[in-house]
Amino acid sequence: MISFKTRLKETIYERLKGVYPVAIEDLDMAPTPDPKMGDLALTFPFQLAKTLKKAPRAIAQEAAPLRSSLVPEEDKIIIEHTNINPNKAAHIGHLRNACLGDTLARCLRFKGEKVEVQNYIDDTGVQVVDVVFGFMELEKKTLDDLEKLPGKFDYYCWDLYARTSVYLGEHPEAQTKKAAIIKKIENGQDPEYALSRYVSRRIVRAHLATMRRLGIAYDVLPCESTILHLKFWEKAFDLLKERQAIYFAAQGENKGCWVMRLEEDEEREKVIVRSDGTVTYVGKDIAYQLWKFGLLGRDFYYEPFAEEDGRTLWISTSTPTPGGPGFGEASKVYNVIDTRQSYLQKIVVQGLRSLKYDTQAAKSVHFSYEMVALSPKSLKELGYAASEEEKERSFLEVSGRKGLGVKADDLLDRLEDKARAEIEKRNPGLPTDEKQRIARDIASGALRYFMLKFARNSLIIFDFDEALNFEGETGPYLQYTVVRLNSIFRKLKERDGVAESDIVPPTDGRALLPPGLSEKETADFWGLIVAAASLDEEVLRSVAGLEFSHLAKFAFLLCQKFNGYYHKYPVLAEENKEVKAFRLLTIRTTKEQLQCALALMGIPLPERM
RNA sequence: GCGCCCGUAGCUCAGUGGAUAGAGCAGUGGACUUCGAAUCCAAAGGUCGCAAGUUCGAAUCUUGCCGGGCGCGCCA
Repeated sequence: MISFKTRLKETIYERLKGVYPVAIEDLDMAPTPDPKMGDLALTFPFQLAKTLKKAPRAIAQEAAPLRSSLVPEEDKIIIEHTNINPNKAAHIGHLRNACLGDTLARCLRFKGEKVEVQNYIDDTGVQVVDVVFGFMELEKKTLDDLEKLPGKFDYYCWDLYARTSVYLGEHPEAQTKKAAIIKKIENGQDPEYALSRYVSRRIVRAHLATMRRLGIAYDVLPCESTILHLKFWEKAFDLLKERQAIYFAAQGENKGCWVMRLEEDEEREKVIVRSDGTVTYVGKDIAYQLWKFGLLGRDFYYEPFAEEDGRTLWISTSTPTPGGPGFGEASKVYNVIDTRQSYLQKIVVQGLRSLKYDTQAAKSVHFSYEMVALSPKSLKELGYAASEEEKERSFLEVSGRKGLGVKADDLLDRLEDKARAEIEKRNPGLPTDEKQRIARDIASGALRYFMLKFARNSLIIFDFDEALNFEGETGPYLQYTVVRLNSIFRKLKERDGVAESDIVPPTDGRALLPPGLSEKETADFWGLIVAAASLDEEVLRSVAGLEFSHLAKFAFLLCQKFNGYYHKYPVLAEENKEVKAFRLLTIRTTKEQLQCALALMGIPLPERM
């Protein structure tokens, strides 16, 4: 019991010290004047209030030390996320990746870190080749035809990719043709090369547009094609050989390959270079990871790819371009990739260790998460014809190859449609463009919260009804809470001419808590303010565990608390001036923390809804 | 076979060795002439997969078992 009390006191202290100047000894004043309040949990607010009455002036500083615990630890952090193969539309699985990665970036920036966000583009992989094959062999289309294709190109390729996959499965002899296309793309020969480039670039632009709907942006797009042209792998290969991180298998099942022995099992080995001399996926990944840390001794060139809000998004190129920006050379790297890649990510890190880059190996973080799957109900809604075997299962994996999945833009469209209908019910008089803006914000908020509320190791079995819900533990609930708060301040300005920024703690020596405030309200106030003050702690905890469901849950619980307060205590109608001022200060403090939490989750805040 | 993950209310999920295990959804009953009801209040709903162990104390840590998922390519 003693240790429990100590822990409790420490926790309370940790939460309060950022906001209010209390010493842990103040919390230690255990005996209460009234034996009825012998419970520590009940007395601490009173103890604090007492302390604060002695030094109310200090409360004015409450906002300043809030971020004192947020200090940067790294020189520069690279986050790699999204990484969608540029051969089809983005789907809900990609959305989970991008939402997690973007939230990590926002939280690290909040902490004060220098963050660089990279979205790796595999523009020469077999997935793009499949679509090129589809255009050439199945549709007999030229580059000119592609340029004239109207509408959503990523959607078009989604269907074509699925059709091509079926075709290639049924025609094994077509593999020779496919292999020839791969070769020509590698050698930069047209029309194959031009087609692959057109497809990948146009689809990357589609992905960027989709992510932009969610407020997700990037700093740089490193391309696989550039890595090939600039011979990153060859440089890494020399390093690996020189430091004996890999060795040539003269016999055995991997005869003729360059392999790496696995740390966990000396008997097993992973092929890095095939017997035909080509490099595997893991090999290329090791080279890329080395580049991120500035250990490769080679670099990309860059050219502008797009402008977003006055910020330039750069793409890698092998053509020397003087005066371009510099990327890479991070001290820590987060790779946001789903849990199925855990084994390969482990090998990449082992590659760094084998090269004696232990520091960088320790700072290579695989931010893993479970996949998004589809419920049988969702399958039905998508009109997917499941096989007998698939019908037996309780969920199905999203599969681009099968063309099975909920496309990101489709889901966002449906969320927007529903939001617009709700707005129409509540605020029919608003201008159409404003309704559209609000609908977009609500759709984005609903989706981002949905992707964040699950723990990362939890498999999301996607269900439309659940994702389209705007009530209860959802993004719109959080948005609505803050919108109502803002509306109080808007009315305050209209009625009393008082601006929100004028709501500050008393500076004339008066107590923060007005005299005669009820015990119930005092307790509710402290409950709210202590919760609001733990934002920093929650952000740090979320980052440390890469568990942003903590942040989501924190914001939701704070909203719940606030909504309870909102219903109980009128603000603008309160006649006692001191009580009114106190309540205004309470809700302003809460609102600031809430707005911060929403911004960290990338949930936009409409003015009305 | 080996490795990783999951199993908590009807459903979807939180839960940092600590107090009577919590939310949302669905269902039940209630609250809009008030700062916005996308809200709030109330009741109801649990062998925390099973078993043993560690501990003053286990949903949480360890081991075994059961059930489900994902990995373990000279694919990417």
